[in-house]
Amino acid sequence: MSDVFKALAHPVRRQVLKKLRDGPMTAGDLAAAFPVSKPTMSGHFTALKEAGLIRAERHGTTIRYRLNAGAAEEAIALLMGLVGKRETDT
Amino acid sequence: MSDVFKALAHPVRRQVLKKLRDGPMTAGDLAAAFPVSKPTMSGHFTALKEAGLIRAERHGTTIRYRLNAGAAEEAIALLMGLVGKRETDT
DNA sequence: TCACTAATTAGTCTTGACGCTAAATAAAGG
DNA sequence: CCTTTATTTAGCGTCAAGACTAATTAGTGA
Repeated sequence: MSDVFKALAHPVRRQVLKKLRDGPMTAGDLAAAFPVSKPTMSGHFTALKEAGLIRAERHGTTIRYRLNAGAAEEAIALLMGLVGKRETDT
Repeated sequence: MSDVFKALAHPVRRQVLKKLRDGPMTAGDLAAAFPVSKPTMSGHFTALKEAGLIRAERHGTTIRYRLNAGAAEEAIALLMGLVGKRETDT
């Protein structure tokens, strides 16, 4: 779970997730949308992938990334559990 | 907001938040609950404090930390916005 | 003031994050 | 097979995270 929060801790990676809400995008198209080099973006994709936040599919020479909302939902659940009011045992 | 996720990315800091669900605790009592040195814990408290996840009050020589759920709720909201289904503009 | 306890700051070390350029890999097409 | 395009891997530099011990500050009370 640390990996998920670590992945979310970088603004570029959060923006990538935001872009993927509307549907899958190729690595190239995603990279073109940010002011950093492709290798740097590739590293961000790896971080997101290892956190389970995105999934990759190869289509010919391009790789398409898609959002995996499940991982984020787990993080939300954990967060709610962390700070949510504890049930009083009455 | 990066600070919040960065703070949440460390297991010890998440455990600190968990402990604080049941009420405020002193820095010393919190530190005693984890297998790292007090200075290291002090650093974790600083990270959590700067992320807005906890608040500190001095009581004599001791410092009492209390959970600030608001910051976590903002993170939850952001996360839901990040990966939540976009409204179709029909 | 001096001593005692609580907590942080200072200093150091090691490791990992993040950016870049250059090189390597994978797939497609001539 | 060679070229072109898409993407990742390798290598490097810099800076911050995270751990420790030792020293410092803050507050209490004899």
